[in-house]
Amino acid sequence: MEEPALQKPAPLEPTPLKIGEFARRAGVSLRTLRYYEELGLLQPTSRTRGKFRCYREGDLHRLRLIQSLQELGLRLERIGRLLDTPDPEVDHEGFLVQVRSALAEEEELFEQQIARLGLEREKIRTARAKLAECDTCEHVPTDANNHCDPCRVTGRALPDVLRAHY
Amino acid sequence: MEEPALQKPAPLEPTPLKIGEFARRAGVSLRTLRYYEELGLLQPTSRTRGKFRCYREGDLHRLRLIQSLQELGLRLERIGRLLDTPDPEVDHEGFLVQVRSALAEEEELFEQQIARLGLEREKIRTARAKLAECDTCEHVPTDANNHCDPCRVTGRALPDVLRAHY
DNA sequence: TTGCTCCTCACGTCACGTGAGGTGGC
DNA sequence: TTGCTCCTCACGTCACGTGAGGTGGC
Repeated sequence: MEEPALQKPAPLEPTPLKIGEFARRAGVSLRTLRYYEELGLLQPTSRTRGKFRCYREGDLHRLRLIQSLQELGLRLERIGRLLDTPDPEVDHEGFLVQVRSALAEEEELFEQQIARLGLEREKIRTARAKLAECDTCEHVPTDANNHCDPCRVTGRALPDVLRAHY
Repeated sequence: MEEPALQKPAPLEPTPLKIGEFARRAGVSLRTLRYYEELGLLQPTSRTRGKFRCYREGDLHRLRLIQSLQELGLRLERIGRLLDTPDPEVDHEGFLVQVRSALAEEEELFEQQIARLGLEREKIRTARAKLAECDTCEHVPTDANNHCDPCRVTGRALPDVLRAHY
C-alpha cells in the first residue's frame, strides 16, 4: 500500500531534447531559451560534450507556465520569484508553503485577467451590435455631429469601443 | 422622427484634460501618452499656446482599448492598423467595412485569449487540489523519486503545473 | 514670485530579434 | 566530407522608464 504499482515503468533515461526541438514544441525562439537560462529562470538539465543544451520533456510545462504568466503582464523577475522554491530536501515545510502561495497567487491573477478580458469582450459585442444598425443608416460621423455621438437615429450614446475606432 | 431629442444638450466646449489628469484617469504614464502620439496612435485634440497637450474625455475609451489589445500581446503597430479607419466623410462604405472587420477580429482575439487563460486556470486549480493532499504526506520530492512524479501515494502522474514549480 | 505641471531631448532598460563567425554530431 | 544544428558574442529594437534642464499658467 505504501508503494503502489506505478502507471508505467518510467524509462530511467528519458531522451533529452536539444534546444531546437524543445523550442519548436513550446513555440518559442532559441534566443528566448538562452535568455531564460541567463536569468536562471529555466536551466537546461545538462550539456553535451560539445556544449549543446539538453532539456527534459517535463520542462515544457514549466516553460508554458512562464509564457502564460507573461501573458498576464508579469515581469520575468516576478515570474522567477513565483517559481523559485526552496529545496524540499532541506526545507520540506517551506517548500510546501512557497508552492501553495505561488499557486494561490497565480490563480487569483488568472481570475482577474479573465474577468477583465470578459468585460472588454462584452464591450466589443455591444459595439458590433450597434454597428450593425449603422449599415442601413445614411448618417455619417463627422466633427459637426460629434461623430454620431449620440446616435442621430436612436438619440442614445454610442458604445465606448465604437467611439474608440473613430 | 429623423432628428429625435438628444439625451443632453451636449456642452459645445467640453473641458479638455491636460496630460497629467488624462494619464491619471487611464492609469498610464506621461511617457506612454507622448510615445503614442509619436506613433500616431493617439493624438491630443489640440495644444495650448504653451504647447500643453489637450485630450478629450472620450479619448479615454480609445486609450483603454489600446491597453486591452496590448494585453492580448498585440504590437502597437498592429493596434494602430486596427484603429486606423478611413475618413467616413471621404469613404463611408470603406469606413464601415474597416470598423466592422476590426471589431470582429478583436472579438475573436479576446475570445481566444479568454479560452487560453481559462484552461491555464483549470490546470492551476488541479495543481492546488493535488497539493492539498501533499500536506499530510511525508514523501519528499527528490531527484531519486523523480520529484514525486508519479505520486508515491496514488501512483498517478503529478499535475503539469505542480511539476512546473519544482 | 512661488510651486506645480508641463515641455523636449536623450540615455537606460527589459525581453528579446538578428546576424556574424565558428563548431558539433549523425 | 557535407549539411544541418548548435555555440557565443554583440549590436538592434520595441515600448517604454527616468532623469536633465527649461517653461507655462493659476
